[in-house]
Amino acid sequence: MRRPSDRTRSGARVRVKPIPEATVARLPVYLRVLQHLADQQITTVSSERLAEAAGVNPPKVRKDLSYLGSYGTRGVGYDVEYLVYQISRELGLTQDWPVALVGVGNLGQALAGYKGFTQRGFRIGALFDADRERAGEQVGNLRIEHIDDMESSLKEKGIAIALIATPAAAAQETAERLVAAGVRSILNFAPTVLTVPSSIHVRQVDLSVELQILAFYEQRTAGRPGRRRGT
Amino acid sequence: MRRPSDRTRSGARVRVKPIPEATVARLPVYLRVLQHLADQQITTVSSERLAEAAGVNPPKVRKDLSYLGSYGTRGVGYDVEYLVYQISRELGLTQDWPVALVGVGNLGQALAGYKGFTQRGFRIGALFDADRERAGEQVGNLRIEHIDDMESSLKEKGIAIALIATPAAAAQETAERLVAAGVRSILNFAPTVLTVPSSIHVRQVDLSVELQILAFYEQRTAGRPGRRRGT
DNA sequence: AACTGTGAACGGGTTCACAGCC
DNA sequence: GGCTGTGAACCCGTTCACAGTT
Repeated sequence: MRRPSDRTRSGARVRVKPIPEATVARLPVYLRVLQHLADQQITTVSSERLAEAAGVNPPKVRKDLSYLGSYGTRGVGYDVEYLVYQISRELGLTQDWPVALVGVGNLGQALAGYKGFTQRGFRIGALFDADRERAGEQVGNLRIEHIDDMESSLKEKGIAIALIATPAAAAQETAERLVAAGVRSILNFAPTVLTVPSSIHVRQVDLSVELQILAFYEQRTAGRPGRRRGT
Repeated sequence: MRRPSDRTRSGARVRVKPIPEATVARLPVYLRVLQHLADQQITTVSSERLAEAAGVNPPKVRKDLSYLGSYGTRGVGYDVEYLVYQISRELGLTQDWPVALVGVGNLGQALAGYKGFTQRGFRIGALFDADRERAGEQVGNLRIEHIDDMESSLKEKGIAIALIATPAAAAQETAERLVAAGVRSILNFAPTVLTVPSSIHVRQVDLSVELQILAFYEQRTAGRPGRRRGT
C-alpha cells in the first residue's frame, strides 16, 4: 500500500504530497458526517453515501481521502471509525486547542457561549475586552480580562488561536497585539482585512459580505424584491 | 469603450461575459474599502492602493473591475465615488433586501442585533423561532413569530433572503419551509449541509469548521500546543 | 460485482507582460 | 510617465475513466 506520507531515517513523518487547501477545508465536513454516522452505529460508508451527506460528488471524496492515505477497502468502502480517527489526527484534533476571544460585545458574547465550539473540541480559554469597566466581569465560567493583560495571559496559558470580535476599527491593532503575544492563527469576525506577518494564518468570517454575495445572485433572478431603498 | 455588458433592442441589460464567482465574492470587500476612502474625502485610487487595502494584488483588482466595465482612467486610476456606485449597483445594493432570521437562540440573537447588517443596508425584517413560548417576545423592534406562521408572513413581507441560526437538527426542515415560503437565498449558520432545489442559493458559515482549518495549519507549525486532550 | 485509488483531461481563476490611453 | 485593460501562460482544483483490489 503506497502512502502519500512516509518516514525519514530520523523517524519524522514527512508528507510527500501536501494536502491541497481546498481539501483541508472539506475534511471537517467529512468528519462531522462520519461522526454522525458513527452515532447511528453505521460502521462502513461508500464514497457515494459520504459525498451525498457532505454535499459533494463521489470522485471528490475519494480524491480528498486519498491524500490522507489508502484508508478505504476496494469493493467495500471506508471504515467509519477508522476514518474519523485518521481525519481527526490529520486536523490536529487529538489535542486540545484553547482559544482566546477578543471583544466581548454583542457578537463576542454569542461566540463565547457557542455550543458548537465545545462540541468540536475547542474550548474558550480567555476573554479580553478594551473596556476597563468590563474587566473582571464573569461570562460563563471565565472572567473578562483587559486587553493590556493579553500578552502575559496568553503566553502563560499557551494559547495559539484567537478570535477577533472587536469593532472593525480596533481589529488591526488587536491582531498586532495577538501576534506579539505569540498567537499564530486568527479567526477574524471584524469586517476589515488584517495585515499580519506571512507566518500567521488568518481566516475571515464576514457576515455582511455573505449577504452581499447572496444579494448579487438574488438580483439576477429578477424576482420582485422589497421596496426601493429610501422610499 | 467596449463594455462587458450591452443592451438588447428591448432595452434589457445582458451581460456578455458573466462575472466569475470568485470576483463576486471580492466585490463587497472592494466596496467597503472604497466607502472608507470616500469617507476620508479621497476621490481617486489606483489598483495598487486598492489592492493593498483589500488584501489582494493589483492585477487581480484590475481584472475584477474590468468585468464590470472600463471604469478606470489610464494614467490616473479609478474615481472612488463612481466605483462605489457601480459596484453597489452590480451587487444589487441600490435596493432594499429585508432578511428573515430563523432561530432566536444564542447566536440568532447576536445576529439580530448585529450592527454590520444595517450599516451595509440589510434590515432584519422578521424573526422566527420554533419555541411557542418565545412567540410574541420583543427583540429590538421586532416581535418573534412562530415558525408555523413563516409562510404567510414571509410572503406578505416579500422577503427573499433568510438566515438560519437554528440547531443543526432543525436546519434542513427550516430550509424546506423557507423555500416553500418563497425564499430564494439562504445564509446557513447551522453546522449541516442543506439540500435544496438547485435554483436556491445557499451560503454556509460554519464557525467550527473555520477553527478546525486553523488547527490543521497550526499543527503543522509544530509549535507547542496546549495540553493533550483528556489530561 | 462492487467500490477505491489515481493518472490524465479539463476548466476556472490567478498572474504576467505588455498594449493602449491619458 | 503612469496606470488601466486584457490576451496568454500558468496553476490549482475538479472531473473523468478506468485500472486495481477485495
